[in-house]
Amino acid sequence: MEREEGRETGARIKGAEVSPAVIKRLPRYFRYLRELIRNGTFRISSSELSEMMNVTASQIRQDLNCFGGFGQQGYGYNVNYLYAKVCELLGVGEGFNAILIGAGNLGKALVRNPMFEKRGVDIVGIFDASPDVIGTTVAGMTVRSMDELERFCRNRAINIAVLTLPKEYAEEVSRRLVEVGVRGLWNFTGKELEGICPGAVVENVHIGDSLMTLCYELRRREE
Amino acid sequence: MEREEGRETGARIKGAEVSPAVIKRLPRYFRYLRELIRNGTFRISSSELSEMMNVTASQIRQDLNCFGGFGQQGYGYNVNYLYAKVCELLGVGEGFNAILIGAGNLGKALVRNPMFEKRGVDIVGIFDASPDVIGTTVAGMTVRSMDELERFCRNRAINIAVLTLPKEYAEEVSRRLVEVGVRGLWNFTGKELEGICPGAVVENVHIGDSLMTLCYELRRREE
DNA sequence: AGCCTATTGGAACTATTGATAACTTTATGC
DNA sequence: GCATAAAGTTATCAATAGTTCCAATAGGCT
Repeated sequence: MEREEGRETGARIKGAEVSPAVIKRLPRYFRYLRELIRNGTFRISSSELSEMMNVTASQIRQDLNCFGGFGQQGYGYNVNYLYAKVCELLGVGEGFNAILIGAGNLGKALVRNPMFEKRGVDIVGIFDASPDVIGTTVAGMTVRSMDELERFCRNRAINIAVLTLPKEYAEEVSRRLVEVGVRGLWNFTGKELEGICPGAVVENVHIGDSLMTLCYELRRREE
Repeated sequence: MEREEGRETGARIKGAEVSPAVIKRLPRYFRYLRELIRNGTFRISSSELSEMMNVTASQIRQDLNCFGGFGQQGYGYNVNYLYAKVCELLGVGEGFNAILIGAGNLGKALVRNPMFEKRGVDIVGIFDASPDVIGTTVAGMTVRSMDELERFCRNRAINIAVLTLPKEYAEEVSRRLVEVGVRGLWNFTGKELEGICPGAVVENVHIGDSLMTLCYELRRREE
């Protein structure tokens, strides 16, 4: 009954590139698997999961197979094992360290959100440029001055910077971050950073875009 | 030189469905056009815009043509006119009214964000269930009790509800909202709402998913 | 005025990617 | 051990992205 290790055969091992569409879906699998574990489900088939998630069973099987065979024919998927594998893929438990740049409303809301904890990312420092904010405490951490940025990052291995600063400073600060070894930029500023920091991984978030597609849909309906 | 109105001939008028991929790109056009206007650019060609946005010129022309001919041969696009048209498509200036449900960290950060103003959506009310929060002032508005929800929504035309409440209550509250005529749900709760509210437009936001794809990329690089 | 040039509109086509369905293989459980 | 269930795998279909081409048309130049 227990799922054995060491049998991965999927595309990843064969060296094939996994399509971005599949990668975008991984966090969703992660969320649903968490839920299943909380409910005490040990075992699930692709068709059961497909019904829960409102996607086709083939897609689930194909997605998971991009990374290796995580299931067992005739049995289904062991939820705990699959969850562990998805976590591994998504770097949960890698112990990524992150810092926040810009302790404004959005920045503060983000660090206080349980999201980071759930995903195994540790916020280890908060920085801001405003003298009014420097020295205050947010989520149990003292907000540091931007002058300390380089020293701080050189002392610890910082993997990710969460950019919630005004877009005017985004470029300059990003350069500084990449300079001291930060490889991942989670970019809320709206500034386009991909060209600027070669080698760094940039993930842009435009929350407003999602609001606009909602508005588009609403407008379309009312016609 | 001034662009004349009243010449639309595109697919929308012909009744063809515009693909979701195109719609998802519209907010990006909106952002870039805003930027161009701020810079005082009056006129732009598809090839110039394509260079700025890192997409092909054909795609831009094709995308815009889904909704009608917004440009002029031999001239390019009048930035102001194009911006106006994109705004129209996205419902900017329709005067959509929104309420916020859940004045936690995320909710407060959202209402204080200039995003709504920029996109022509008015936040006209804030609601929360916690007695500690009810009565306090956020972004110049007094937080209302959930008991007032129905009365408030019936008195004003509320188009959108921003859901930043705990996921356990998301379903019940959504039902109530749809009941009193709210048609758009901007859903940050993580709860799946599509099946629950037939007729309503649901736009889900999972900020954490974006963090995870960043982590995926980071992990992949370090191999 | 009239020609030259730039640039969209639009169609048609190709290539690529993504999603679904169909089929094959293998473990499980009686 | 055999029937069944369900993953793994391949093939097919659909959607999207991107290209090419040409006609139409506006703007600028002489």
